[in-house]
Amino acid sequence: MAKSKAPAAKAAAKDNGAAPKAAAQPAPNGDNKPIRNLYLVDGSGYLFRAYHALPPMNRPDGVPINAVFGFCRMLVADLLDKPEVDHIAMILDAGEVTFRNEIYDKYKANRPPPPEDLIPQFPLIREAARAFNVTVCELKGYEADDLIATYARMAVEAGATCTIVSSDKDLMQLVRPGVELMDPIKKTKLGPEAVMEKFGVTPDKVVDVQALAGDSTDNVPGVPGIGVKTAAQLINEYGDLETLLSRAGEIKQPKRREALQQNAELARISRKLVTLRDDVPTPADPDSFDKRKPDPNVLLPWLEQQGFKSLLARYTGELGEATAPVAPAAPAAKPTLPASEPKATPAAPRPKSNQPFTAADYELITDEKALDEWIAEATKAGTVAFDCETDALDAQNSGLVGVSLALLDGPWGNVNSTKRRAAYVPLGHRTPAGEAQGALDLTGDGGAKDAGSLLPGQIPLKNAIAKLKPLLEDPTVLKVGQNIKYDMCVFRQLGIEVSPVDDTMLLSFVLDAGKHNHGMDDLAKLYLGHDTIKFSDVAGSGAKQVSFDKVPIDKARDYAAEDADVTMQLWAQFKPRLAHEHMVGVYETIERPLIPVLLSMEQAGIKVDAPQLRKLSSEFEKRMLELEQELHKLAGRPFNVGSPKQLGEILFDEQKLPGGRRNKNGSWATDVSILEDLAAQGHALPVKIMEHRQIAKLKGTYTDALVRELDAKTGRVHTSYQMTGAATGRLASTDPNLQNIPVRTEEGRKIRQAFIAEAGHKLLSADYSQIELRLLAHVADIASLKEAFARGDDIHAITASEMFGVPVKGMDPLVRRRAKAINFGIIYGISAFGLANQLGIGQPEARDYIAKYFQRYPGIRDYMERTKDYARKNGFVKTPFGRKIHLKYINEKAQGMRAFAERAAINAPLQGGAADIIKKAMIKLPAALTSAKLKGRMLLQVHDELLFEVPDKEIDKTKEVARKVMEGAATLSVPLVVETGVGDNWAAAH
DNA sequence: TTCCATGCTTA
DNA sequence: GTAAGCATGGAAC
Repeated sequence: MAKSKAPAAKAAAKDNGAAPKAAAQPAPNGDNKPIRNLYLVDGSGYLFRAYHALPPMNRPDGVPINAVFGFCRMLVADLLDKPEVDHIAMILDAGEVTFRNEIYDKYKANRPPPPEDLIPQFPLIREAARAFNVTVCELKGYEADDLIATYARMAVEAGATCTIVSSDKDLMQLVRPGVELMDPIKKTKLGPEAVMEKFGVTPDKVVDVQALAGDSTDNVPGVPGIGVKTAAQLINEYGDLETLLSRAGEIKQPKRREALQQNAELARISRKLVTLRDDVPTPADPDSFDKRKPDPNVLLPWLEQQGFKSLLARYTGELGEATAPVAPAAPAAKPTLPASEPKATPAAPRPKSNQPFTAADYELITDEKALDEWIAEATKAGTVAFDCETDALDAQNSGLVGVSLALLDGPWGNVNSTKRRAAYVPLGHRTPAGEAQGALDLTGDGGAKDAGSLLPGQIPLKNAIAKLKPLLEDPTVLKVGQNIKYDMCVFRQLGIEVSPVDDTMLLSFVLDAGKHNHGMDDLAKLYLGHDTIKFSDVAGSGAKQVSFDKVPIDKARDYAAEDADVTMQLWAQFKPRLAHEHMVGVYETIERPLIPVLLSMEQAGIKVDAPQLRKLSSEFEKRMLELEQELHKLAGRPFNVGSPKQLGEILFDEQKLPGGRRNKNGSWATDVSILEDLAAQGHALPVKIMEHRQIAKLKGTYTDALVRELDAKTGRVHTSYQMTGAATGRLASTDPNLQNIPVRTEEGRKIRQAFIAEAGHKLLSADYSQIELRLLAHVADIASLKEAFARGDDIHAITASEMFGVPVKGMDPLVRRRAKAINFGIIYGISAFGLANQLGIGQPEARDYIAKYFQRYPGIRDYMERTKDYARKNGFVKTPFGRKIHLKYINEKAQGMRAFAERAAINAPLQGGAADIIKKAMIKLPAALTSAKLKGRMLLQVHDELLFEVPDKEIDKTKEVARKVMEGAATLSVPLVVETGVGDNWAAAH
């Protein structure tokens, strides 16, 4: 089996972070700077947007001006002031009638007229562009969108990026690597993921969806009865519109099938209407769109006429007074380009690089000479993407089957001018089990991992490793991987320490946490518009699945080389964004250095007392059988005790117990809160069910699973940490999850007792005390809480005392408990509903408590409001250490979704900040222990706790080092406090 | 065989 | 009320 193409992100410039290539079309006069980033402003689209977003405003002479003002403000702040904007133009519609009216005369026929006070602003936006010396383009017979499409294509072909300043959904079809939309009001960049959200398909399929769904505002007919959702589903299923129409007969739903069959032609016409032309004659070369300084003689009088005082003051300071009186609307240095008689620029043929992923181009390296040449190229290039294929999912325990490599933009020049190369080095491919030996597989294990014999045409593993080692360890060559922790693990076992590295999965995570997942398949789809070959396509699925060493070499080449190829291309998109989006610090000081630390922890594993777990398991089993008998008796008939559905039917349909509540799909809910209510009424059955569930959980999820996960080689359990699993920056632990080992109940703690220290060692647990509340006190800057933490007081008691005006001394435990629940509630983005649930009180009472809390701590309410505002405006929140967490639904229309996003926004800086702190500590700890000459090692992380395995004699010293490093991991306006415990097992240490 | 809902464990 | 992973049953395929 190969590694999973692990988790999820967005895109821009190509090549390895260096400047993009110069424009393809030489400028007419040859003295313009090359285009790097072309910004195209959709003028009328913007005007509409600004008109509705801004309150009415008037010029001194009474002319309405709000949309123009919005335009100017945006133009200056988001485009003219931004150094990355080097070329810019505003595109306008030239007239009402376009070629689309020839296709369909009713096109845009029922557009309502624009609002009255917007009409006079249309000419003013032209004036504004001229005043700021921004080129205006328009073309008779075509829409602005067609010009935008054409210029976007030209920009990409010239190796530049193009940002379309518009949020018009019709332009979403243009999104691709190098082309993105920017919402001029929200200031958010809209990439492929936004398109996916809006249309449910990748940008290249938007027109197919629009053709089916139609558009009432533009009077695009579409197919009746089909909306965007259905259209997306159909297109995703059939691939494209034509295929769908030709196979419409296969559709099961009769209504849908008939609609498609009867309206096929309408759909085709619709597609023509919505497809933007990217080959229209261009009125000007994009090179002439270079950003220029405004002419003070034009700009200043115009600003004065509009009454834009702050802009006037600013530009007077910058450009000096106007030197000559000029009529306000005089043409600027570069006049608007004529709309008539455009010079014809036929569309250039698409370069080969726009047709990526032709597997035929991937090379297969079968001899050592070819491998030497590749390694030399990679060394010269300085950046290489690589990927391991192995015979098992578990990196700890798998054999290397092959390595793929990819390069970008190297000096070779022999591969179809694509400037991309990828190759696969097969090393351990074998014949299917037994075939060569003529033996039968009688082991009954499906042939997993049985030997087979090595196929010919492969470099001996040892030789390949010897050749790859210098490259992978070369400090001057950057190795790029997707989820590179996996590959580093594989190579570490072969004696190679891969360094230095970049990880596209982590890059995606620091850039776009919260927007989407960061697995390779998702990223390839999102950023490259490409469906990667699935593992199941080459290795089969289900019982027939084979491990990767049994995959034929040619199939393996296509699959594996693609992984490296995609990784390289993703890296080229992500890496330049890092600095641009201010994420270098988080990536380079928190995430990337954590990789080797986690790898060591995973490799260390933790010892478990397997006999003890087995004993527990059989005890649990015995008790479960007893309970089942009793339950069947109580129910009056046998039933599956583990089935919530059957249980619900017995409780509420047959026994007609009161207090039944239904789940959203109509079945009876049977969770603990329901069962507890019933138990409180004196019913026996629910009590037994609760006990059964607890034991079943412990047995199924813990005792049995942990024994199963025992590594035969080490006798220990090795978890896998997922660095991109939680958007807040927390780690996630899988296979097995060691971050949710029971601790609350006595029975549960028996599981924890089975986690033990090696002979001659103890387990040391060190956990941060109240770290999220401390962060809250810090970020919200609450003096009394900060003082309480500085004094080392009981924070929940202090909260209770300040809220209810009772002394801490002799406090009723119930009062403290309420304050504690509120403190936690605050961290989770409190609601009366949630607090009421937690405390078992009514919502009005809970509301009361919250009001009281905010009355005492108005600063916390301010912080919460500030955070929500910030999230609404930016689409993300930040931890105190700069980590961004995006909130997809923060501006969602639906109240429930939005409220959820708001609570997440409040929680994320605290939870994420705590994650940052413990990560910083973890990065420092290995070196701190080594330099103190201590042999203890870090085994596990559980969000605010670190667990170490320490030689008996080093306990005290290790405790102090751990405490010091953890408490010093960050300097806040409150102290960080770490509590420690030591024991032979985890329950005793915790 | 694959996917979803339910329920339960942790910080 | 935040953030996760996993087992199970049962429907969908």
